Amino acid sequence: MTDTEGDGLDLAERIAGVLRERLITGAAVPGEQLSEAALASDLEVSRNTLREAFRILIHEGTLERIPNRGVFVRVPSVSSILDVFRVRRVIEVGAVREALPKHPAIADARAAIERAKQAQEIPEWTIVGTANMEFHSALVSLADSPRLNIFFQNVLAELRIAFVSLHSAEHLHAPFVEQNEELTVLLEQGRMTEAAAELETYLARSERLVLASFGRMGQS
Amino acid sequence: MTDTEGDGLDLAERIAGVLRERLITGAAVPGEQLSEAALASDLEVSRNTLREAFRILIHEGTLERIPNRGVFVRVPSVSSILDVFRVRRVIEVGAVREALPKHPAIADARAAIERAKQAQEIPEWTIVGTANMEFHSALVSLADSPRLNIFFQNVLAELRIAFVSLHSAEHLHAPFVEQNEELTVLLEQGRMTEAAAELETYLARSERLVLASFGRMGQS
DNA sequence: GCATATTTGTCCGTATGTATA
DNA sequence: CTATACATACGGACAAATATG
Repeated sequence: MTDTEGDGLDLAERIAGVLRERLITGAAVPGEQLSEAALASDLEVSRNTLREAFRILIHEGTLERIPNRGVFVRVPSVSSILDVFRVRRVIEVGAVREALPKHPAIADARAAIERAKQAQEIPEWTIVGTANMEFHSALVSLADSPRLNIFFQNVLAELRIAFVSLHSAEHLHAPFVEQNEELTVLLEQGRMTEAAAELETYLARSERLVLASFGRMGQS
Repeated sequence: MTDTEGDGLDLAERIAGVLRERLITGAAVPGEQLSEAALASDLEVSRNTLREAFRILIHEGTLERIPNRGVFVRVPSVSSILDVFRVRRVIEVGAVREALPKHPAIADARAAIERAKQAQEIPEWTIVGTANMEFHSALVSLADSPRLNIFFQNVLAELRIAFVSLHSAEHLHAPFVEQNEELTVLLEQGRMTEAAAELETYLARSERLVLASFGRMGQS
């Protein structure tokens, strides 16, 4: 279940994992060009395999290719953020609304919440952010669809890059841990319709906050 | 808007387009291995670029890589079909339920329906199939989310491969043209909740039919 | 069970075109 | 406008894994 080290994956996928890590830790910033030659020698792989890794991340949405110019870390725009939240609304709310009571994913959501609360007290905001994303991934897995799960994970990764460039995880995550807690209680009680409604308001508020932070600093 | 000829796309993406075409026309059958050397010389590209094209199709879900063995046309399984329909239920129904009245995509849906009805009279079942998929893509675009659109297209492509291997497009599509017509009328009248309900029953019936056809022939 | 042929995985060198200083 | 840097694409090479006789 790890992803930076070698298993049955080939080199390109492992390299893609390394790049993913660099993106969410902020080691690579939006707009930055990823030069083939430089990165290849840095990561000690050939340019060919690096290009294959690029293909993976490009289709995941975290990198962008400009023809004959190279690949760049995708810079989040207002419209892309709006899009990500539209996706979240359809998928997360849909998954919650149709969720079965006592679904195992509810326990995963609970576990993620507890991790978030613990990290909040240290405080370790990167971990809070990770736990929060795992919480929402758990919500999606209520739909029991592997395809939805991986797609959703890609979309969330995009949002995370935007968070990094806002470098204000605390401000963005803190207000929501409590609300997610309430949502989880509703799930545990099998009150799915109410949970779906709660999630809707969560997403609306979160979207507003992200857009506000976004507009406050970097433009585009 | 074409996709087999060259635009601003690079070679690997164009090759991916060619392979996509081969897959939905049945020129490549599920389970078949796509040999790097053979395909590269056939398509007159280098093995490296072919491998990049593979990455794209693998991520789209139509091809599958088995480490150190090569890439194969993904063979649809019962669980993958179930998954595809779970995805469709969440996304299509979600998009329809929240759709705005008079949304431009409704006209697209109408146009696709008319194309399907025309092709049905020729009869040209491949075109009926294409029009049907465009109809459902139009439903998804009611959500105004580019990311949902392309994801959904990939998922539908998978289903289409399953259809090809069932080589019974007539039997699978014909009963539904009329039902989609009714659905479109509801959309045009702004009765989104009823349309969403209609779509739910459509998907349930379609899923049953596909699974039945599937179980009747090829195993796995 | 073994030796051999085939194929993937990965790398390198290089030619060509495109964008930028 | 020339020069330079870089992405794009190709072909060949070789080790390692896999399939075949």
